[in-house]
Amino acid sequence: MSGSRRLGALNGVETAPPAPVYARIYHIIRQIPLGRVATYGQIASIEGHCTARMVGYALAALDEDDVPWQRVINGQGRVSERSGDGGTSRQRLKLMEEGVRFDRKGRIDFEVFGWEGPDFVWIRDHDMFSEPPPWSR
DNA sequence: CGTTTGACTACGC
DNA sequence: CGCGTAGCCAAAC
Repeated sequence: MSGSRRLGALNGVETAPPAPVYARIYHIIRQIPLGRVATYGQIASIEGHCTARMVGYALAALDEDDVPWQRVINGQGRVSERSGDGGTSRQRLKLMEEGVRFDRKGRIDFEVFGWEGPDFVWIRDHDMFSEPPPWSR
């Protein structure tokens, strides 16, 4: 591995210009398994240099359905409210259809439904570490 | 190239 | 626990 990040590697084309941040965010979200959830901050942390808020922006800009956007929730374990109509309730519905359960206060238990993160092979193949992982030293 | 537009979070009270 | 606030920044136009 080279010292610098190869952002284009996410597209499988090392010489390509860096993929837009939103595209990398979508790519990570596609790894969340059915029936599991991740937080905006968690996705940002995996991406490596963007912020939780940017993940929210990326999802707000999403128009296609090839990204399991419903599996991204806020750090309180709740589905985030948004300006537009029905998006929030649609998200709750989609999650319930996947078997995700909400408690009385509308929260999801991360201990039960939280995503652990991408597996090591996926991370390695996508060069997601900006620094060597601690176990490689 | 300036403006607008948003699905967050940490923190203090 | 609820509320306000300060950082957060890429895209589309």
